Amino acid sequence: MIKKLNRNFYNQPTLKVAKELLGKYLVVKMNGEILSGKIVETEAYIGYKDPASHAYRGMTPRNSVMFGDPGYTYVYFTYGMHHCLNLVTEKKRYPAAVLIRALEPTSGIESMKKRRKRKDLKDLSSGPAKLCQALGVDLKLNGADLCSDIIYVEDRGETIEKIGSSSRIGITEEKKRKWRFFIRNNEYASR
DNA sequence: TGAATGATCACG
DNA sequence: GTGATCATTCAT
Repeated sequence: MIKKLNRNFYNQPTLKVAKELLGKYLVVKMNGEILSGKIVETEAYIGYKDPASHAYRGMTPRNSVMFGDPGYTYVYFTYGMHHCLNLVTEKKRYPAAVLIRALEPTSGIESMKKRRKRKDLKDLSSGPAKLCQALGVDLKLNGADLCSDIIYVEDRGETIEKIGSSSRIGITEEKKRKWRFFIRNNEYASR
């Protein structure tokens, strides 16, 4: 049985959401076309005390959606050319989100290949900026409602056997927190 | 290993 | 306004 994740799902402890998102399906509707992929890698960014989080120094125009209600997207632009997609978690005024780091493409694959200018399936969405490019996610989708029909996550009843964890990628100095989660032995994770 | 490439933020 | 930084990717 397939069901769309509701706001209650996102209104839970972020580490739990980050782990439970593995094996779920991210769906984006672009120009009447359905693009989707299985989530195989995530990272958690939690609260004011997480030095790696954009919310560490308080609310700014860019990160304000992280401080809002759960179940919305937080999309940001970085390195002058890349977008990354987060799903906002936990209650209002508590800044937290899960970064979607990698997908296993499942539908809209031809369209993803065209946008990525790559044809190897493992090069389509095996990184946070790659999957945004593949799905056409940009700043126009910042703050989008995950309970809408534009972008959402589906539970297709799959269970994950082995979840791995590690420190987060691209974070200098921060190694203590093992807040990156991935499906073990999955070909489509990053690195 | 380093270049690409520009928004964002802290500072003053 | 300015300068440093950047939750990355790709080619060398």
